[in-house]
This record gives sequence, structure tokens and C-alpha cells, in this order.
Amino acid sequence: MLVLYTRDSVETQAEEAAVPKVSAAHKASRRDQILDGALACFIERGFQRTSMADVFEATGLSAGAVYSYFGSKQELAIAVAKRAMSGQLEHLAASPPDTPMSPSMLLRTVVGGFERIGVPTSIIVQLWGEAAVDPEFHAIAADALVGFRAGFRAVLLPWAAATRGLTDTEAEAWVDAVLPIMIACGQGFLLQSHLLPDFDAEQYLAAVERLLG
Amino acid sequence: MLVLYTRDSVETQAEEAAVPKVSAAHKASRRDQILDGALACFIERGFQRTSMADVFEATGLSAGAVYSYFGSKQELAIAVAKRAMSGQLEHLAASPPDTPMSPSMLLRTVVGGFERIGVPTSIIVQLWGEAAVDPEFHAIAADALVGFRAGFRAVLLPWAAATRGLTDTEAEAWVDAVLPIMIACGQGFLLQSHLLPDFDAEQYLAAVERLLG
DNA sequence: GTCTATAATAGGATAGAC
DNA sequence: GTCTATCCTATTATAGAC
Repeated sequence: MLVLYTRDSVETQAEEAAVPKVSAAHKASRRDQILDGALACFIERGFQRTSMADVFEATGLSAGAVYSYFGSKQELAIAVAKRAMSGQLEHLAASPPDTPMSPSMLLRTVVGGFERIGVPTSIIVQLWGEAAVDPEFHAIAADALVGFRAGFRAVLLPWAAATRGLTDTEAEAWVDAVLPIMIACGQGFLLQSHLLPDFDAEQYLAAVERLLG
Repeated sequence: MLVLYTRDSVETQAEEAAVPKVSAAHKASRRDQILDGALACFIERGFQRTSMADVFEATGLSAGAVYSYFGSKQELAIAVAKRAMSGQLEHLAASPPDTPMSPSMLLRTVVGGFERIGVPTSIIVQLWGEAAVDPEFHAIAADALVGFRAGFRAVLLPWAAATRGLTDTEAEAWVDAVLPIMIACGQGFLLQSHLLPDFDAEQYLAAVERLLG
């Protein structure tokens, strides 16, 4: 919610010919303001296709201001990607730690969380693409994936023990076995929802529930 | 095999200071030669990070020659992506149409096919990223996904009927229900094998077999 | 700290000779 | 058809004023 508010103010500034008046209500730092504007650009045009001029316009700031916070375009892009992914992870970690969730409920929660914090899932798909050719992006994507895996595991363990009547040891074995497929279901959800015009989220989640639940 | 042979010749030419002597044994057209060189660049540096100068070097051809075949960098990139995906689809379609395959066998065949025709899977991950911001790339990725879905369906239908003792109608219902998850397992395989240092392909395929087989 | 103006260059595309 | 040389725009990054 904070993120969305800040972005609105950024767009307004850009429309009003870049008057950098940050009211007291906007306690978000300039750095966050820049990250918000850059994120909006990257979502719309992608990391590489976005020029720094696009960022200046979106943030309502000048070249000098932006470059005083980020030494290069790459540094800015990395910071945007890092913040986007850490935001997702914090959201997952913020759910009550011992709340058992079924696989489909977990997927629904995570995907819904993407939207809620104002980071469209397309940025994640872009990050995967960059990760294929850039070590810095690769590290971010890999770290995030490991983090999600740990989060998924923590949520699925109590669910498996409770619902399937397993001992803790058996639940661990079961969860560790299905975890890669569970992750794949999340990745597939993002990709298919972007690529398939006839993608049906409910049908997808129902299939997850039937196979993993 | 043809593709690999052509690429070897390209690299050799590049090392030998760009002597564009195409022997009679190389019946591959110049167009394919350019596509091969560009593909090698895109695999290594990505679509956007590759400059046309990189392509000239990798193909052993000059600017004028390349631009006489492709009017722009975008046109070339689109052609490379189209050829890569159609190659994958042809490989899938080339398998005997009525050969039943289990989900894990199917995945193994498709992923192995990627390597065999010399198109690393990283190019597909990159294509997904471009698809998030470029309509032309989006169309290619979407078409390919629909094609793979149809191919998977054709292979899984007889398997489901034979192995699970279903009528044709029941098999269709079952396959259509699990198809999105099956696709997700393929997508997840590509992503996780690139991102996770400890990715275990055999363990992954075993989990697919247990859950879908 | 921020802005304007500009330096420096990379990179896509073309022209014209051969 | 292909090569060399070049144009010229787009873009990153910086310098210096305020």
C-alpha cells in the first residue's frame, strides 16, 4: 500500500513538469521514489529497453539527481530487482509461521500477494530472462527461488503432517519430494497466465489441489 | 545435427578472420548461417545485449551482407526465436504419434530434444522475458506454448487410456485436467535447472512420475 | 542536493565501390 | 551479393551552475 501511494505521487510530479516538492506526508526517501519510477518503466518496457531518460521522466527527477543515488543503470536495475523480490519474500514470511496451508491455498496466497504489493508478476518473468545472461540478475533470481522454496517448505510441512496423518519425519520426506513440483506449479502459473489467452486460474489451482492435496 | 555442423563452420570462419568461403558441402543457405551466428550471440549475451557488430563477427559476414537478409535487428531476433521454437515443436511432432509416453518420459524426451538440436534451453527462458514486454516475442512464445500443449496432449492421451484403464472420453477429461500442471512441470524444469545449483534432474522426474504417473 | 547542458560513445542502419 | 566506410541517432554518464 505504501508502495502504491508513493508511485501515485511520482506520476503526479512527472505530469506537473518535475517539481520535486516532497510533502511531509511523503516520508519515503528519494531513493525509494527513484526505485518506484524505475520499476514502473521496467514493467512497461523491460530492463534493457528502458533508457535512463525514461527513468528521469517517470521519477520526475533529473539526471544528476538519479545518478547521485545510483552509479549506473545496471546498479539501478539490480536494486529494483532486489527490492521487488525481497518484497515478495517478506510477504510470504509475514504469514503466520505455523499456519498449515494446502498447496493450492499456498499458491493462491503467493500469487495474490504479488498483486497486493503492487509488483506485477511480469517483472519476475523478466528477471528470469535476465538471469540467463547476467550473473548479477542470476544471483538475485537464484536467491529468491531458494527463499521461496524455504517458505513453501515451512508452510507445507505442518499441513502435510496434519492432513495426511504423517509423522514429522514422514512429512519432511513427502514435502521435500514434492517441493520441486510445487515450485514448478508456481512458476508455471506465472508463465501460463501471461502467455495463454484462455488461462483459467481456478481450473489451474483445482488441478494443483487434486494432484498435490 | 545439421544445425550443429553449420555452427561449427561459422565459428571456424570467425576465428579465421572472416573469410566467407562457403564450400559446396555447405548447402545451408546464408540465411541459416546468419541465424546460427545470431543464435550463438543471443545464447551468450541475450537478445538486447547483443550488438549487430557481435552478429557480424559470429557469422563471419559483413554488415551489408547481414542487412541484405534481415532488415533490422528486431527482424533478425524474431527469426531466430521462431526457428528455435519451431525446431523444438518439429522434434516433438516427429516422435511416433501413437507412442504412449508417461509424463516423466515425455519430459525427459522433450528436454533431451532441446539439447540434441543444439538449442540450449536458456534461449527459451530469455524468450519468456522478452515476451513480457514485446508483442512480437509474446506471439512466438504463446504460439509455441499452445503447440507444446497440443503435442503433450497427443502423447499423453493414449498413455492415460492404456495405463489407467480409462475410456477415451475419460482419458480426455483426465489429460485436459492435468495438462496445465504437466506444462508447468516442463517450465519448472527449465527454470530450476538454470537457477538452482543443487538441481537434481532425476529426482525431479521421479517426483513427476509419482504425482502424475 | 538538484538542475541544465553537454560530453563521449555505442550501436543500428545505409551508401557506394567492387 | 558482399565488403568497407560512414552517417547519425539514441543513450549513458558527467560537469558545473545554482
